[in-house]
Amino acid sequence: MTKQHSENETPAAANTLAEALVPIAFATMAVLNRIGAENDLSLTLLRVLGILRDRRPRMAELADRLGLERQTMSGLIARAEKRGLVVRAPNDEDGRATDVFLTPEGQKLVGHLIAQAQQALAPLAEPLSPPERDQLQTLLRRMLGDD
Amino acid sequence: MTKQHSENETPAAANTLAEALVPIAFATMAVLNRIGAENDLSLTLLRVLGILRDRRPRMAELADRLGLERQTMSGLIARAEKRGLVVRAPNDEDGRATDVFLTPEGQKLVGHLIAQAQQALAPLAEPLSPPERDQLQTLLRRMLGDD
DNA sequence: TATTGTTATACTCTATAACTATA
DNA sequence: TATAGTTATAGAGTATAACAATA
Repeated sequence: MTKQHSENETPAAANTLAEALVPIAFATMAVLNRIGAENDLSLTLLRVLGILRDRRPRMAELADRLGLERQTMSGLIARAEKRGLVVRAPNDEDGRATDVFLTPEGQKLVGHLIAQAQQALAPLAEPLSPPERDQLQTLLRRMLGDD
Repeated sequence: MTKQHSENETPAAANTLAEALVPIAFATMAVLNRIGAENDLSLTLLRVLGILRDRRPRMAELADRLGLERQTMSGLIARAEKRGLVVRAPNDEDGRATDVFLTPEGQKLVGHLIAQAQQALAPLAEPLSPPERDQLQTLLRRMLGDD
């Protein structure tokens, strides 16, 4: 019954980690979504550009990372390419594969997006004191296996 | 340059709270998205059902809460209603307004979804010790203003 | 034969615009 | 006149299915 901490509370209260994590995740997505919309980018394309910031993956690798089908990536990247944000080029080693990477314009855009995201997400942590923010950041990084 | 904590790291490292929060948010969304897909629900509809769990809002209130236009809600709710998950009924006090609420079937589904989400999200916290999880949960709740 | 990627098709999500009904 | 909601329309995102090219 997932009542590990206390016994008297309403079902809607954040008693489990999931119940605290989900609203924060939605709030984070709302911010990213707004930044995306301001730049005419879907959340998915925003994420693609973030991945391409320091990588030159194949189509299939991109699709896997995002949990999408390859045909979906084809459409997504085709639209991004038409807008001049990314380029496709045949892979040197495998004649079947296609690499994707940012254009200079795409790189510039990603830089702006990251700055905007950092600025827009910072207020989320406002209720926390500076040491608490560090603590939170450490815990989140450990969750990611980032240690 | 957002280098508040240390000086020697790659640009991709999680130096700011945002850079730790965003991947966790995407990971959380991926889990919710999978659970939604398994139940033939979009992330948005999943969220709508979660809100309806303990509320009977008007269409406009739902749209505001999700950051969507009212026409978008009309379509979303129309499809959910056709599937027997929710019902629309005229508001008692305002003849223009329409209330939305879960059917018994919708209520049952939401119960399953919440159980699935808790179970599927729990592993995310696996790298943390039990006291660290409590700490994280506390910090996230404080971020939400849930104190 | 298996894998990489694309095209064709269909449905959901979303917004802009135009409309009806009630306040 | 302003607000609540819907319908019409169009574009992006997504998946299933069928296909071409390469391994």
